[in-house]
Amino acid sequence: MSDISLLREKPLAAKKGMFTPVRSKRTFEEVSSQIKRLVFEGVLKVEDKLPSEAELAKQFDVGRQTVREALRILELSGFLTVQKGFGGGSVIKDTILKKTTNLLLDAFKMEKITVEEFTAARLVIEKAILAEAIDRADERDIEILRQNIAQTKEIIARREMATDIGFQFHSLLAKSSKNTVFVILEGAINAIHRNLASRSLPNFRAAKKWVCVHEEIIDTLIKKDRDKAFDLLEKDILSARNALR
Amino acid sequence: MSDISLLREKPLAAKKGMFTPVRSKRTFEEVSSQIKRLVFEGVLKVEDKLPSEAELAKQFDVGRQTVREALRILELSGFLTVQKGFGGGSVIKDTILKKTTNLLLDAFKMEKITVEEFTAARLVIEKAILAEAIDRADERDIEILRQNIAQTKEIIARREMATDIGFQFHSLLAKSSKNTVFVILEGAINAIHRNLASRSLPNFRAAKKWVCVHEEIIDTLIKKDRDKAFDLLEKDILSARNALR
DNA sequence: TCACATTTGTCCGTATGTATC
DNA sequence: AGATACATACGGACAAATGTG
Repeated sequence: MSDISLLREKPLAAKKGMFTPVRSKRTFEEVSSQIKRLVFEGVLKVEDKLPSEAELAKQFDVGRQTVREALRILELSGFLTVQKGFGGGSVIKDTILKKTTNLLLDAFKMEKITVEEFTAARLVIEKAILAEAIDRADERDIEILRQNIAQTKEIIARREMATDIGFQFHSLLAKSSKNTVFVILEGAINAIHRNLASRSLPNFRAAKKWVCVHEEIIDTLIKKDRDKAFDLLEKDILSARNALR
Repeated sequence: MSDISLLREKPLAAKKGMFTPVRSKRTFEEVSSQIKRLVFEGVLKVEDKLPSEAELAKQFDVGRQTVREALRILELSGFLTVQKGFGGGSVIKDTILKKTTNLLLDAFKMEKITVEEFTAARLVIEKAILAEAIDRADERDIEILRQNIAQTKEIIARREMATDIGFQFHSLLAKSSKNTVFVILEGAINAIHRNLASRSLPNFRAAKKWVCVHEEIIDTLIKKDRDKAFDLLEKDILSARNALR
């Protein structure tokens, strides 16, 4: 019996994760990785303009199709945007977080989520955000939140729909928490909520109510009154739940 | 002075959100959305095989390059994988969460997210999951969690790495909460954690510790001892954080 | 208002590599 | 080992969009 057969009986490779996959990168992946790396290394900065597709193809010594597939990847990943026409082309951007919430929303769409499940998760996450915001919100955050309330009141006074700006309030709250992960999670929750709410009719009387609740939440934020803040938020979220049914 | 010039002075379009963006979808976006929609509607299921690129091009009445760019998008979004060679082609998958974490890792690389932020979010979500699990876990869930502990102990006894099965424990907890939203959120958190942890060396002594903590968590789950459960979970997550630094 | 240049968007034909039968 | 079916990749061409003179 040879050593090889012994190895086959009890291969050393049995432990998971010993070897890294060697699947040869496709050309367009190589191109996108190289551009990505330049962004990470700071060689390419936001608002920098990439050469045209034809020029990139020349420099990478690949076909234009390959360059385009690489650009699609970078575009979807949030590293750049593409505009056509004169003076158009690829411009480096930093919209990775935005694209992340889009993907997260897709993940939610794949599952059948009930309003109750959604509300339970929303309560937990937004309460956590509020708790962090109470600790970390500065004057600027408060000012921006107040502007949101003022705009909302104007819109309601004109008897127009204020749903969008109502959603925005919660996003601003998330930003006040100064935690990027919370911002992303709130973005996903917000997107689901918009999705669910798009089926039900907007309600002026409800809008007048929640704008007051939002205003009170800002007060508790300044006074750092945790318990009152949680009560108000719960009230807000639960009435939103009722509107969804 | 005409009405038009008056409109220019104070355009009605000043109000935010009055108009929806009309940016005409590019053809490959239209193709990818259509395939996406079929997945959401359940017409296309996981492991279903799509026609070849040439056939898709024929059916959509577009060029092959357009189909390819659509496939790149769907591939990166986690809706399908592509294999070359005989019998190859596009196969529907559900790896959206995995792809989401790839993007989140890019955000980490861009230094938008710190380990502290990640841990803060993880604490909130997993505590909420644990709270729900205490209320909702049935005998079957407990049994599966116990099997996880037993397997982990076996692996440690063989002096092999138990990282994977350790992560699995938290996923099982999420499933016990019976809330799909929590399962998805935990999936995202878990995948990020795996990726972050893959850079640091596995630690046998640490593994022996956390398996005990996990076991104790199951006990508190049965006894419905909330406070003790939260303490244990916090211990577990904070030591995981320390391992990441 | 009208041509013009630039760049992306799209299609076609062809060739090569690759994995299975 | 050879045939087959598929993705991968290249090059050329034209259409569409967009800013400039």
